[in-house]
Amino acid sequence: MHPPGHSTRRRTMLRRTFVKQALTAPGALGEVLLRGWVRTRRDAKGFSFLELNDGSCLKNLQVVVDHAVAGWFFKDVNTGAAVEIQGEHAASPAAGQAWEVHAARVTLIGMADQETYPLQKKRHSDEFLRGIAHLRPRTNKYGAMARIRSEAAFCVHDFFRGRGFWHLHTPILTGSDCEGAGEMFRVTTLGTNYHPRTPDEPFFEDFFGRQANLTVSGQLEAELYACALDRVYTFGPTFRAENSNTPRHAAEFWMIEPEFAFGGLRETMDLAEELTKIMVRHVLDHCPDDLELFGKYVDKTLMADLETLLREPFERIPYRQAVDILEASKRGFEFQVVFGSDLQTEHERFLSEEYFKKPVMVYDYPRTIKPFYMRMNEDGETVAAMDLLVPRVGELVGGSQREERLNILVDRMEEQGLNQEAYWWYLDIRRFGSAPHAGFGMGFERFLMMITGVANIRDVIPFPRTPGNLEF
RNA sequence: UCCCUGGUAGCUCAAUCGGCAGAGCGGGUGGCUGUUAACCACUAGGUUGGCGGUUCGAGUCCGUCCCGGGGAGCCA
Repeated sequence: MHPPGHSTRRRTMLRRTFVKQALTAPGALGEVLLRGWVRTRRDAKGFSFLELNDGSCLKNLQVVVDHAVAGWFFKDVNTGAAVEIQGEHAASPAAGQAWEVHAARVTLIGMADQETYPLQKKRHSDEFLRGIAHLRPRTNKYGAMARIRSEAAFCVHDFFRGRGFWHLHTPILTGSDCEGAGEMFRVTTLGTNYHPRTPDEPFFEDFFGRQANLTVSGQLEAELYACALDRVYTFGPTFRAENSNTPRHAAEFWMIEPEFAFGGLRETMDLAEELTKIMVRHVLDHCPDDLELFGKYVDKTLMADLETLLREPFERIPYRQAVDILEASKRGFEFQVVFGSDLQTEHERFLSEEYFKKPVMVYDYPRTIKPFYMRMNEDGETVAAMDLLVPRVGELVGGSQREERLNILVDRMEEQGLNQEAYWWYLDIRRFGSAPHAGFGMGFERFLMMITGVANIRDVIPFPRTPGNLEF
């Protein structure tokens, strides 16, 4: 055993073994080198048990430390401490684990004072852990979430790559000051005491010489590339400055936005359903232990619901039929359902959680409640839009076929009071080789909420940004 | 932003009608045991979110502010 700071120099050329490898080894690995953090420690007569976790998997590796090899500082090898272990990988004689490591050398790399280290050997509330977001990945639940998030993100790229979609990086900074409704975060290099010398052009002296914001969507730019590369997708951060205080909204979140040419609403729904299912399948296959934790401690019906989601086709109904179902339900909804009004949260939840009890795609919404770029249907009353509503979360995906006909698009922009000059490039695409195209946006955090059963978006993103919260 | 609800030990919570502020877990110390959220004993730990008010007396009632949670709205 070596004191702090004396650590790795004398190490042999032994390659590092990760906990996951040690636990899943087909046979004894012999001498191994491990590094990680101590989750718990149990003392016995003459020796101690350490539970070591290094993030490679949910489970911990049991390390047996004979007090003969432990030094004076072994008292500080406690919950939270960072350590290096060199020892013998061997079958465990006791129940609970197949493999364990008998330490020959323990090095304390970084201690954690037990009186002030916030994480204890017990379950903590999500609210408490949010306050220590820098330490919560050291818990089983948030470590599992991080691994699931990573695997799901990998799957997104794998999915699109396998279907001929090119990954497109759309800008984070945008110059549009009217990307539709919604508050945007303003970006500026001007000082807080700056007063414009040219009131007519208040941004004249700013970095870009015009108003700059953080993007609320990469869709418009993705459309431009879809009309050149045929199939593209974006997967990046998105920003909304709404003062929303709900478990489903964050000021910064990640969105997946495929966009493809020569396709319509049907293909969009097919793609959204396939993507959702394959992402679920991928996480089930690659993070079974992590996912099981959520099925066990967060939501008992989670695993069964995911199986249902994979097994059955998603329901697909036109908006008009959704309204009929809601009216016929005779539910005492707080908001009455009438054709032409947007579906409220209570309506969306009723459809997916109670009526169909599975994901539902509602399509062909009234034109009056949807944005200008959605393609007008033949009836002149509805647009080719679709929302994917899922249990637990509500709207997971929103998409549409885009209006590729210049004259109709211009009419729609006028109807919604948009400045056509600001969108000259968007309109140009309809002037030169315009083609039918479509796409959708999937909220990545909402997907994670659905697949883990976690009810608050603040707990599926490492460092959540919500109104009044910018710590870490 | 609106409505509801909460803030008591490091964490999770209790405290009857306004009447001595407590428990479990965690921490420390000692003991015991191939242990599994180990176990046993002892021990330390409090401006009851802040400020103001009512009262002989406030964790408890009133006002106000701060913070959390739930619901709704906002939301490409």
